[in-house]
Amino acid sequence: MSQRKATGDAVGRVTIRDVAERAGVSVASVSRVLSGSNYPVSETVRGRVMQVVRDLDYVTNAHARSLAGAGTPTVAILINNVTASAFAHIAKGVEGAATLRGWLSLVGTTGDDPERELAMVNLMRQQGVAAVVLLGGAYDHDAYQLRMARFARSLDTAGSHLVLVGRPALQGDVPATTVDYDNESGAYAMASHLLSAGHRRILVLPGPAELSTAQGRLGGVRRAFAAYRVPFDRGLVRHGPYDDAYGYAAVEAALHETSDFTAVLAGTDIVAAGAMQALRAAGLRVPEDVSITGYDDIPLASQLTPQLTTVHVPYEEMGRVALRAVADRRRGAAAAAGRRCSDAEHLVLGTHVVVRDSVRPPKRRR
Amino acid sequence: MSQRKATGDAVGRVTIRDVAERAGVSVASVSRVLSGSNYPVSETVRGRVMQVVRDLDYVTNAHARSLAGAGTPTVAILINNVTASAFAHIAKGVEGAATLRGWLSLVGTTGDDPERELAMVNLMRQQGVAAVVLLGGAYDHDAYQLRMARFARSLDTAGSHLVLVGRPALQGDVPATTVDYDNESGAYAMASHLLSAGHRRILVLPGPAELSTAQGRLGGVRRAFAAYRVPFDRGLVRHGPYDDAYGYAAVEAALHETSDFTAVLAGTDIVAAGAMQALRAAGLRVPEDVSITGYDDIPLASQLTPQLTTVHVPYEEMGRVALRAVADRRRGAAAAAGRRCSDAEHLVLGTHVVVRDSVRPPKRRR
DNA sequence: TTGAAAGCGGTACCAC
DNA sequence: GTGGTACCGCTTTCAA
Repeated sequence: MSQRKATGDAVGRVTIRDVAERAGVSVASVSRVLSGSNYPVSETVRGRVMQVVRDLDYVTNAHARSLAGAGTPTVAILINNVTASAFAHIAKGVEGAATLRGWLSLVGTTGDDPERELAMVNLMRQQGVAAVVLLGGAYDHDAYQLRMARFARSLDTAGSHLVLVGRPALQGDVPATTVDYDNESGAYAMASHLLSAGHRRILVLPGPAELSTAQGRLGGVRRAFAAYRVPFDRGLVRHGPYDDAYGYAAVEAALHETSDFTAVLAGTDIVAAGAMQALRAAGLRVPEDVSITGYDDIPLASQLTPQLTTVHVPYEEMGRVALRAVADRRRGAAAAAGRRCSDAEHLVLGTHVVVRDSVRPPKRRR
Repeated sequence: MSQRKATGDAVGRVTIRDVAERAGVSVASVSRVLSGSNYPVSETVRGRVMQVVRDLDYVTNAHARSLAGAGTPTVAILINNVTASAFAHIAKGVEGAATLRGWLSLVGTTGDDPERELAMVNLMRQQGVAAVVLLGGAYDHDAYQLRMARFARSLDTAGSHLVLVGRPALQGDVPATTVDYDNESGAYAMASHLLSAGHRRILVLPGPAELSTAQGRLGGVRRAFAAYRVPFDRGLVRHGPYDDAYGYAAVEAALHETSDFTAVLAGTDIVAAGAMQALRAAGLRVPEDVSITGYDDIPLASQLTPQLTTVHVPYEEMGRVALRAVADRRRGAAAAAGRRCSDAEHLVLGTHVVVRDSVRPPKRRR
């Protein structure tokens, strides 16, 4: 009679020992039956154990299991904001791929706060996760590189691994995997689409000036202008946060100063939605009077009227790829024992323009 | 010289023993310093330990900690689909409130699959979570009640707790907490808004016929019709899944049969978005020709043009409330030891109509 | 104030 | 095939 049982009232979780006792077998046998070990166990014993497990509604304690070195591999996903559609899709991709392999996934949010990000990374390290996946654009300063390098090494020595999705890759030989999409090319293609439709005066809303994503997109746009030998007017570029208020305000302000643009190239679909509203509020029609394009191709893009011509980014796929990379390297590591496989890895997925209804050639200027 | 250290190549995670050894103190002291125990420790020892911790970039192993009975409380959030805006907001609420208290949160997705839901609940039970939060509408059959009751009891005996958010409450004395919003009243108010604007022929798109959420919303609508003494035409009700394709198809079909309606009351904002597109595709203007309303008040509602008049549901707040309920009951349980506090709890939050631009009085019929 | 040692719940090696 | 038992890394009495 164990103390635990005697105490009684303390809703004593049922343990493997309880199961063993009740089934009249050893703890080892119960473990063998339940841990899926391919170790031989007689049908009699197996049956008896399973019966008791059902009776007692027993589940093994994951912590004990992990401690003993047989835990379920876990990925941690760190997001700024769960409610951002693009990030949610990446998370879905990671989660789906993880579940498929029987992995567990933890999601944590950082609210864009470096403090919390650090705390979260450490928290995940405590959990002994196989990898930490960091989502979303970042400000690519030296500080960022330093910070991420530190995360990477720290996770690496702890036997974990850092994965950056949709973030600037790390320079130098830092043990991290980056999964990215061809951000700049997407913007190039989108701008080209507008330029080849005849637009010359394009209001560009890239996003936050410091954000890597926005910089890449702006870069792509400029490259397209250069390719088309169209002078690029920096006066038609307005920066701001990735939300609809920014799109709205930027268009409103631009209209106030001049209406000398025939198209709006927004940094994200959400910004485009805001821009569209401002245009309408000013009595302009889309796309008859002004064309408009987005970026991301989140569901919103096809829910707007007119449906938004935008750049498709394979967010969910990126999540899947990220997880696959982690899983592969893990198997590799298991095989290669001490020797470490190529540490820095950089995967880039393609983007493409999705033509819908928000772009028309500009009206002939009288 | 411990075996681990000798082995070397196996990227031996640094343990509390390593820290103790290197700091020249006992394991117990290190634990006391790090676990935030208010147990007295000399400044000398504390300083030495902290230094080594920094040097070695040590973090405690959460599994070992949990096993020893001092783990971080964790909530598990189970969602059908992370990318559904409403659910994401609930999750955000739970997550935020959890982090605020220093709790950890796990997010799992079930993809609407009962099998996976069961697997997930068990998985979470293995993790020893303090509570499992199940999000989103469900089909309120007997089978559902049975299933949930089983979950509830199973979690309860394991020292955990079931929380249902936005789902039908459980009948009988089942140990579960339900956090809900006044779904039916929201629909009642929304329909009343339309009716008082003069609409009489309203196309109603409640959602999936079997889903509790849809049933509640339809119920509210019918009650409003009754209150206004307007005969309710069941022929103007079309069921379907909660997506924009359903909204589109339903409106398209309805227009095909008759254009004898002046407003569309959609079961969710997303359905409304689809409906709006179908209306436009048919050459109808919103709201001049046809009014339209949504439900949920997700960001999409205010991104559409015209901005959608809809029912605000305090999703994020629900998440926060859910977590608070769990935390409270946990403290209560700790105090009350064996005695269990009121087991079934049902919290209901209010909803209200948000008037925007998608409703106008119907055009005078000639 | 500090240290030694007994668990926490499993897993897996070693005997039988 | 089956059972005994030494860990896994940490917390927490209990003694010193």
